[in-house]
Amino acid sequence: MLDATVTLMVQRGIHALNIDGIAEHSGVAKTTIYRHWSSREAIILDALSNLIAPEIQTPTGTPVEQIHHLAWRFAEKIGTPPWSVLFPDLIALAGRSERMRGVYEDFMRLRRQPVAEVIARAITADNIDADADVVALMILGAITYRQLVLLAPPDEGFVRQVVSAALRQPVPATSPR
Amino acid sequence: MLDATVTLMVQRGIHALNIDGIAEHSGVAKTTIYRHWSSREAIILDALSNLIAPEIQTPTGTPVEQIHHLAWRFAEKIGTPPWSVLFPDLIALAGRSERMRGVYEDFMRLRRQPVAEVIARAITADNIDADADVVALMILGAITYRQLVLLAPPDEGFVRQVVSAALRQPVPATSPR
DNA sequence: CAAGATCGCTACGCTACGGTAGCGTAGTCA
DNA sequence: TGACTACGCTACCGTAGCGTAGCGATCTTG
Repeated sequence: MLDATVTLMVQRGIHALNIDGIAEHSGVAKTTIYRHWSSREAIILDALSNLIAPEIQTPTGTPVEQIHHLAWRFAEKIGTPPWSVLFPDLIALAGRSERMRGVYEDFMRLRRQPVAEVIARAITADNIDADADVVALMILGAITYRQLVLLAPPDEGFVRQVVSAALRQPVPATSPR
Repeated sequence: MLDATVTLMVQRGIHALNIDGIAEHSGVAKTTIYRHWSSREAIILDALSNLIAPEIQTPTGTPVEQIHHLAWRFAEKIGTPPWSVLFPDLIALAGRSERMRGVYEDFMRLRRQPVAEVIARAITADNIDADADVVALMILGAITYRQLVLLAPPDEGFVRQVVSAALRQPVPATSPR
């Protein structure tokens, strides 16, 4: 049922998701759904919560390579289904529902934190004259803006360009790791 | 009626806007609304179109000051009502409706273009070693990210920091203009 | 084998909402 | 004064969708 919920959220959008659809799509009676979740919002939150798990593996290589790796993972995450579709919906819902905002902030924080930490380490290690928070926002912001506003697909070359520009380093010739 | 439409879009969200609400809030009969617009979507698009007008006045001062000025105007625009509320809704709707995407892209393009042009001029004028498009995305992206993801109110100091960092210039001590 | 839990199914009740019909009324303009 | 236009109002139609009741079947567990 949770799988069907995710599938339909992606296909039709979160606000257009209906219980009858989940029942039909998962081959389960509507009453059974209500025996497991108390309301429509409950099953939506449950389905979303199963998607926000953090990436466990931390990248290796030079600090800049690590930043690029994490930034590219972020770009891929928000640029491919299911998140490429759920992300915009969730942005809108976060402004109206307290619980949705919780899920949204969890998801974004779990992606931002590793990037911010690696950036902070890279800046002190390489003695770069920049503010770590501002650099993190510029990198993640440019990627997010490209996805949400320019509606362009994820592009590793672009990520590399942004990371290098934000860190004031030359763009590497080859793809790291 | 269009004023009431905007008011209710902000109060309840675009997807929760209903014609009876517009009628009640504007003191007009529902039938009258349908005598002017053919459908719910039509009046929504009309109301939104009245809000996307470009800013006419172009800023003065040094190139960097101009960039800061335009970037700050952008931050204010997406950070204060009505756009602080409509912006997230529109992001979600743009993925589902062709016409909504049109309005959304118009709005964003009218804000991005002046910034991008001034940045390009500033980079050639001051001989800065950077890619104009990447710089524009970093500045606008950081501002947008801060608004949409961090859910933080617009902050002129932050804008100044980002503009300076993206252009690899020291942060000015006082507010320009 | 018996009891309990779980599920499917049909049929509802209820509300909200988009959009329309039809009629009466108040202004406007020549 | 007579035609025209625009509006208000009530009453609809049709549909979608949430959540529930009740019954029978199946499966599990002791």
